Amino acid sequence: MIDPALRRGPGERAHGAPLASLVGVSIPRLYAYHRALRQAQEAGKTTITSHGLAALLGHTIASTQIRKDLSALGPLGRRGQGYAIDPLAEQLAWVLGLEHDWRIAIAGFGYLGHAFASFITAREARFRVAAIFDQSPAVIGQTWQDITVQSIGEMDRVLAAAGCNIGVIAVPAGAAQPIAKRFADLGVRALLNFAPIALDVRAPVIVRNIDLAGEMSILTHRLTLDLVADGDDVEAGAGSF
Amino acid sequence: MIDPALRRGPGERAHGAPLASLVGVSIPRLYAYHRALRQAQEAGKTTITSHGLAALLGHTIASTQIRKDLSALGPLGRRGQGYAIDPLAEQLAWVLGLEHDWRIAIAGFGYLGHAFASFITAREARFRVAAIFDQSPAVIGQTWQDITVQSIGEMDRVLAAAGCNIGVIAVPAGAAQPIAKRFADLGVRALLNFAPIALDVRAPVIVRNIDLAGEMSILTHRLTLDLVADGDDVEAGAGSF
DNA sequence: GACTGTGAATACCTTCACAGCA
DNA sequence: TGCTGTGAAGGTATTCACAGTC
Repeated sequence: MIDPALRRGPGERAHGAPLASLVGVSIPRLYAYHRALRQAQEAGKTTITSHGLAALLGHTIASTQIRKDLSALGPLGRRGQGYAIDPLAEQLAWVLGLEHDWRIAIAGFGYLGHAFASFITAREARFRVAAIFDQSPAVIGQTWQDITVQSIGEMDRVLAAAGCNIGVIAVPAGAAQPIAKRFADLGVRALLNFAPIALDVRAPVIVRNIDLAGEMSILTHRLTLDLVADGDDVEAGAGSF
Repeated sequence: MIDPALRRGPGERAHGAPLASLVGVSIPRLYAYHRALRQAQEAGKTTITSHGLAALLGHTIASTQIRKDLSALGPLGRRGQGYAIDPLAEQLAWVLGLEHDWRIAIAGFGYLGHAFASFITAREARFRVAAIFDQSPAVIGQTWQDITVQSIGEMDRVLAAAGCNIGVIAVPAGAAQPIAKRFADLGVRALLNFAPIALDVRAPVIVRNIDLAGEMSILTHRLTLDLVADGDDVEAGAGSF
């Protein structure tokens, strides 16, 4: 596990602490802070405390945790006052890479690929879907927001021109691995994978898996625990299942 | 964080260790094992070693980790031989709750809700979509696999009859919280939430969030680190972004 | 007084090393 | 010999307690 590139941001702008100090902070948490800060901005606020942020997040994250995370980014708060929202949001956006434009290629334009495209472009202005691929002749040639769905066979040619940074894999499990390899060979260094298999990709390429069935299994596991407990206490219960 | 109900499974069947000993094992990992075991079963195998399992999982999980996890479920392996696949898969299925039938209600039947319904019913035979709700008049009345999409206003009436155990929230962020409350009030104790907000639900109800934008932010964060490093080394590079 | 920043303490999860068995 | 099972060690994330600052 080598974490490369731990220097400061480029240019004149001081981006607080070197990113090396980010050990121990979870990026999705930082993203949640950023989201909450935008919300506070829209509400007209200019400062916020760690407790206020925790409240905006439904107290799913402790204020202590928030302070620890934010202090890792640099001296952004004022003791006794709280955090100034604008510079904090800006700093978070920089750390999260939200100040760049990202070009996304989607492989597999079924319902899932379609849903992802709509969701992510609505959520982050700088996320652009730049290429869409599918295998099915029924889908190829369709357009989505000016983008024409291309054949998977065209990936090599199209991707070279489209210059995408992020690949999304929304194809059936059986088709995922070769597509991951193709993305990797074409220089796409970040993959979001919805297929329920472990992709085999090498070093500079990073993968995040969205494990829908795995998340469901957490729910069914917990519900089963409840069933066992209830069964012990109330003798078989109302027989719903 | 109280983990309720930590006794054995019911009935004559011995389900190995009490589930209390499952501290430290991640349920998605157990689910991955189960998936790999089914794969091995289909390939005609009857036993497998922890190393063999690791290989099936693309070595994303260490064999030591696998042994630790499985040993928490009871004495399922034989030293020198490996694990007998059938009883192991059965035990995992029980722990994961995969031996029950689960009735799923989906709120929000846009592309995402649709994709989820198709995906999850294809993956697990005992997951059934039993009710679908949407707000849009254009969607209400459509059918999916014999299920008619109902108005969200009908949730109270329909859910009482449908007897669902799991609610899936695939509506816009603004609509998510009231729907979560409604699910909770109607006795649905497990929610899978795709909306990018922290739901406020109380004690017996459990929530899992699928945070698509959060996962994307991990990718953009890592890519930004690379950018900073490359920029330092190659002076602005090829100017792709 | 209010709130941030942070070392120390704790809890948790993973890896290691090896004992125990077939 | 081959592989599981597990205490011990190591590492990482979270919480606590409080010092520091406005």
